[in-house]
Amino acid sequence: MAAGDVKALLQEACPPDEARPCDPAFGGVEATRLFDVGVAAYLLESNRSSYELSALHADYLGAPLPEAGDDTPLAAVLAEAGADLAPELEGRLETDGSIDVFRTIEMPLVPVLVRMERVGVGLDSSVLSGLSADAVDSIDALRTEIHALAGTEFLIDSPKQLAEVLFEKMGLPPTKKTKTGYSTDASVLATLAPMHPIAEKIVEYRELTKLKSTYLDALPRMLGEDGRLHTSFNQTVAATGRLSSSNPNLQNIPVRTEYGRRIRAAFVPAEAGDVIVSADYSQIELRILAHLSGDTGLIDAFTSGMDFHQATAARVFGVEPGEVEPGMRARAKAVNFGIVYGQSAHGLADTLKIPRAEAQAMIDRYYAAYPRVRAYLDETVAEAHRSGFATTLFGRKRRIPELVSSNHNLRAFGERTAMNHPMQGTAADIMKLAMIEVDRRLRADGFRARMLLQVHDELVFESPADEVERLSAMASEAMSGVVRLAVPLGVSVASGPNWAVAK
DNA sequence: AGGTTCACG
DNA sequence: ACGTACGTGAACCTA
Repeated sequence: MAAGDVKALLQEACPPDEARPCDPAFGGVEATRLFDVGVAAYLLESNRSSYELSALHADYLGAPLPEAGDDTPLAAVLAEAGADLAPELEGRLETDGSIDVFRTIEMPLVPVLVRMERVGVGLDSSVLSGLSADAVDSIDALRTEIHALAGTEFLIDSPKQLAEVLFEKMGLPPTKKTKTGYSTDASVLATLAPMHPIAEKIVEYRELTKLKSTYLDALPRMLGEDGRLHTSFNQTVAATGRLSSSNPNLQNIPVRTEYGRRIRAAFVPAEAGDVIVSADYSQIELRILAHLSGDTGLIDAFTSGMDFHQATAARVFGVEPGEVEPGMRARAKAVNFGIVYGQSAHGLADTLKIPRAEAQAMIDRYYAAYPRVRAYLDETVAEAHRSGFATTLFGRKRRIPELVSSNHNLRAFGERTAMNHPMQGTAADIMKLAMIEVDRRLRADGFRARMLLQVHDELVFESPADEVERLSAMASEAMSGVVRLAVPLGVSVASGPNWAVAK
């Protein structure tokens, strides 16, 4: 079956109440016979802005999509376009070295995503409406306080008006500029906080209005006829190979603040007695770095079973693991993040609010502790300059045209991309393979549990309570068993009555 | 439509 | 001298 959007086609062909008979894995279309031309083009050029059939037809066949008319219905045009594009794209995938990722990861994943989207996730709207009512009062009070502190009434939601009040009327010092004026983002407000009480109030106001409009009020409006939330998992958006989620985005549900976790608590199982189960990979990107670089220090840090950031702090600051203080661990953690993002002294200094030279010193000590990491990253960047792309462990490519830019900043961005892609992209590959295997076992082993969500390094399920132990063991085993790296793939599983507790 | 901000990994 | 940490999606304001 060749089509521009195989997932949408399967969705339509398999209405929710007929899950079994037309299920692609049960006598329907074999995953190996699926050919989504959009996904094929995505593997060839993950930076494209459009994977629409008309654009692909023009670009890969050198001719515009034929017009539909009286004797050629639109369906016939689309079917023929898919049939014409498939062999062309298949040949290109083979030449490109991307055919294995297509056949073993992306196409088998399609029916898995169809099932997850169709199942949806339960939402307790009463939890959200209660929070929303509270939020209204808090927001009103904060607005009044902010206006009083400013000595004027203005639209706090308008960055332009806010900047005018803070930096012109009140005379506070601007610390950062945007394309259009002075920035009022969270880092700027953090700088202002010691100088004036208004900064903290604005931060609070921002948090509450953000959570209210994006989640509390929006999510209940998006419930389906079955009373559940059905996201779309997009397979051709993120250039690294990650999925994205939209309408609604269920990959950015709050969790970092106490108030945010109350929102997450509204995600519940459909049936009383069922529980939410969450399984996540721990530090998967850094484990991938340990494997790809072969650095023995990094490998030891993961095989020792010690807290990873603590182990890094001990090595970077040259102390015994038991003598690592919380501040040291926090800094080591920031450097670990920096490594995954393509490192730069400036970025690290900005994040840790320390002088650049100090940040550079920490990076130097990091590389001294893990010398093969520097060698690996240097080689990765050099190879990307030679070939024009970066590759994951499973062969997923990302073209990086910025590497040949004459603009220094763009080129530096390309180099960070080259360093980041193998880590973020390999993690995406591993997670996709895990989803395929978990889905297979859920059905083959007669589980009643269902896979609901993927959040990059986490899978969320709902399960009958008496099946939780078996599901936890299966998910953990399937996820950690996807591939054998130089370090074990750590998976932690938790369960509870809602998504906030199941963490 | 584009910019800013902020939610997540 | 230069100046950004990687990847997304949604809400809001402004033009």
